[in-house]
Amino acid sequence: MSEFLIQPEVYSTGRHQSLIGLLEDIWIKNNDLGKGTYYVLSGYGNYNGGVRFFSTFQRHIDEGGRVVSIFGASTSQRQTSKQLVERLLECGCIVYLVNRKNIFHSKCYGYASENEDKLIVTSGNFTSRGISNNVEAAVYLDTNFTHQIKFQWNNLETAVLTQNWDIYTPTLTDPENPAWQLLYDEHESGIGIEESQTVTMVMTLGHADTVRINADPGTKEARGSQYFWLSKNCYDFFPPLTILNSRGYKTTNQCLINLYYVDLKYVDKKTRVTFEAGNNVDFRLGTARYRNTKLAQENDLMVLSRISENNYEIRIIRKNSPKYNVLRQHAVDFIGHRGKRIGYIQNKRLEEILEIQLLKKNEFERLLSNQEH
DNA sequence: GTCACTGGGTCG
DNA sequence: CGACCCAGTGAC
Repeated sequence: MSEFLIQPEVYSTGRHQSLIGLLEDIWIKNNDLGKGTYYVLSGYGNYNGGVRFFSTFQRHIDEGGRVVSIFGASTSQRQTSKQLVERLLECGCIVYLVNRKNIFHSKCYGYASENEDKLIVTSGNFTSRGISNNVEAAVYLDTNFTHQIKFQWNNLETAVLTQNWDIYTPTLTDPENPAWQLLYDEHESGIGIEESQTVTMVMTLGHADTVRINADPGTKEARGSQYFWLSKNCYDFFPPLTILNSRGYKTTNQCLINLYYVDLKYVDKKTRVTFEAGNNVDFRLGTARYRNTKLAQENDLMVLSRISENNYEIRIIRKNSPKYNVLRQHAVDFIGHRGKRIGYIQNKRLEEILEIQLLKKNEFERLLSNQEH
């Protein structure tokens, strides 16, 4: 069924609330994995924009399918990242880069097989924000509709690729290919994040989040890893999840962040964020330092502030804290089936509510180096 | 010991 | 069956 939406959860005529939902529908829930072609046309692209789909792309291609992607790229603007393109190529995707800023600005996604042409036309780029939390519109046109208007993906593909544009095709075996110069490095220091991304995640904690925190050392309850389980909606709250699991066979996408435990006055420089892409799509934040500390109980609030690209502060707001109620109101989204709540709040507003000062980026760096000694 | 992984469970 | 929930094992 064709449908229209404006994300996130602004307006929708169908079942989906965001672009990522539509994409999951046509790609992941596709019964014909291995048949036909997946299409990505986007002006911009970054790693976390694709992280939900890499393993699907890989399987699709391994089983004989195609994935064709076309991105805008430029030496002067950060449009599409090296990390994304590398990963797509590793999966076997075909990647074209159109080198002319402001020209390749369309965002279309889709699926085509012998008798199908599914098309999503949207304002959302293939980026972590574009697919989920930016305010973007999207129309999904099913095969009935596209065939009514005589749309065919292979015609579009041919049309685009035969334009007199500056089109590059990077390959993994050719790092000297000028195509790579059109891509930016997401890990490059100093890229920083926009003001709008300096936000704080506020989440209520559930049983699984706190058992190990309240367990005594050596007991059965203390075994295993200490995590906070987050919602899948947080692709754009973390740095690119470019680290793949080294052992095991189920794909996980991870990144490491610096996490300052305010309650413990300790910075963990190897805090792992894991997206269990090939398992149960869990999103986990490793919070090992809280183990056995009894610093948090069920229904307490976890407050995780993004200070800069890789630097975060975490604090627990206990249920009996005077600030608890006002903060909890910001955890507006219900997730899971145990009444867990999650939401985001601007860092400035958090500082006002808690009457605190979050660390500035340079203060955080100083803390890091002080802890070296 | 620790924690990256595993692989179920559960409910709407 | 999707998306959090949960309880470990065994590699390191």
